[in-house]
Amino acid sequence: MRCLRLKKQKEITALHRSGKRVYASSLTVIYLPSDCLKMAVCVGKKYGKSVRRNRIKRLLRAAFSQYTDFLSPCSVLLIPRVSEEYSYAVFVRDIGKILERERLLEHTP
RNA sequence: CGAGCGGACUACGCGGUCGCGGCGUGCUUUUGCGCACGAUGAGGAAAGUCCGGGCAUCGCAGGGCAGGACGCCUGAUAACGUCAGGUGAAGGUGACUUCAAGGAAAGUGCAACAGAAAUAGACCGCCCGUCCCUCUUUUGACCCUUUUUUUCGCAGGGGUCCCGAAAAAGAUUGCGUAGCAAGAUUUUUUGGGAAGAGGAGAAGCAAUCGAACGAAACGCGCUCUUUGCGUGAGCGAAGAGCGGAACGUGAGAUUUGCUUCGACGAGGCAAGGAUGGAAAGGCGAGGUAAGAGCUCACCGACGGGACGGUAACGCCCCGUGCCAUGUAAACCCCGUCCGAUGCAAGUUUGGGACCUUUUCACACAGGGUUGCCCGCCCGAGAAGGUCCGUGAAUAACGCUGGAGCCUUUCGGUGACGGAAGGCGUAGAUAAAUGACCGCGCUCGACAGAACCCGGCUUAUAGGUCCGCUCGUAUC
RNA sequence: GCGGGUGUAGUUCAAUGGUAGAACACUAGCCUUCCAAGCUGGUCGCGUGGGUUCAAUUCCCAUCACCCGCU
Repeated sequence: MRCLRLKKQKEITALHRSGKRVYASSLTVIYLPSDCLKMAVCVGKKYGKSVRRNRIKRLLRAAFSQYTDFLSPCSVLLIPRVSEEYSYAVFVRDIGKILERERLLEHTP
């Protein structure tokens, strides 16, 4: 991915502590302005076995990559909600809705 | 055609656009960051982490104890608790399946309840002997031998007189044709060697009285039927019918009616006794006072020998003091094996300066080596603190070419091994396979590598192939 | 990834291979004018599946769920 991965424990705890949380029906987004664009996905053991967790992570990354070219530099953490079914279209729609509402997009796609 | 058994394989496919991981080549760039192209990128279980090994480190690779694992035989393998072939046992009509399958006369422990009794005995019982009182009936008296017997037993065997019964012979007598009846006596066979009733006494059942407790009818009593227990008098349970208006349980006491039992023996036996998972081999016959592998036949168990097999074991013959329950997935014994820690192992970049405490270079003491002991090693470090520096849960290596995979062929029943040829086949580190479109169908299960292999176990929608068994029908 | 541990009543726990127990909770009755407290009684069971054994919560194996440690 072109955007940098958010890796350090320090950065993630800082994000949790002082980032802004935005909620949608399918997921939660935490973001904080920074020098370059970084993102991370948070999928713990409560979401199911490893096959199910990997599928959630793939869907979230694919959905987020639709907007990477238009985003202003900031750190983003994506946390999905626990549910029975996950779909790519719902993730794309909700992420777009949130980013538009928080005016993070530099120009509309 | 139906029902089933065993084995092997597969795990949606094809095409297009965008995107992800590492790799190679090229371009750019001081490096880094990038760009383009190319090929490549999750499994049969990647899972559980239940075993075994490689690999790495630890002054392990010396001994003993402790601890752990395994347990029919032979083989395969780097090794195994795995696999293959066989043996035995159990199950199934069969194909076939399952089995931690050494030792219970080395020792210790445990076996509830039930049952007379639970690893050992004699409660009931069967038999024998001795001994109280009264009465009734009754034929008893001797000799030889230790020959019999596994044992216990006064108890074995033989003979004479006596008594009873049966059979045969038969002098003689009566009636008399035949024949029938009686019958002294003789011979042979067999039996007999005491039996029974009552009393005293003991134990119990029912009725009666009754302290105390409960109770107002779904209760109580009586009769009948069925059934259970007891040797019995009797006591319960269930059902049906009837009864009158009051009782039921009951420590204890007295009388009446009824039932059963002779007592004893440091006697014999273990056949029978509703139990139990298991009752001192099973069953039948002989034998005995009663009994018993006491004897015999068959079956089983154990021991010995011959034969077959590498062996487990099989099969045949002979013998027997039948000496003895189950449990070792209870302790344990015997045999075999095991050093510990796990890639978060470990190696490198990567440290420097100072202070304090402690041990030691003979010994003691200290540290390490496996939980413990002995033994061995360490011989200058070990522990703690402060300051400087620093990217530090970081970076690189370990990291994927390995007991590797495929094909052919040879050896072997097989697991497997040998040879030849070919292939290059994920390597991430907040951790890569997704989204959309089109076509096809049976509409797609379980599920995601994290050092690597060999196994086991568990999860799994379907589909394909091979071999085999049983049943039915037809030929 | 590696190494350990635990599953018993609604809850917290106990147990020698032989009928599974205690406390609290729940519930019915008594007591009280009523409630609480107290007294008397009752209900609720060994994570799952196999095996060893006459008999398994206990012993063995597998499996499921949960917890802890290593950094």
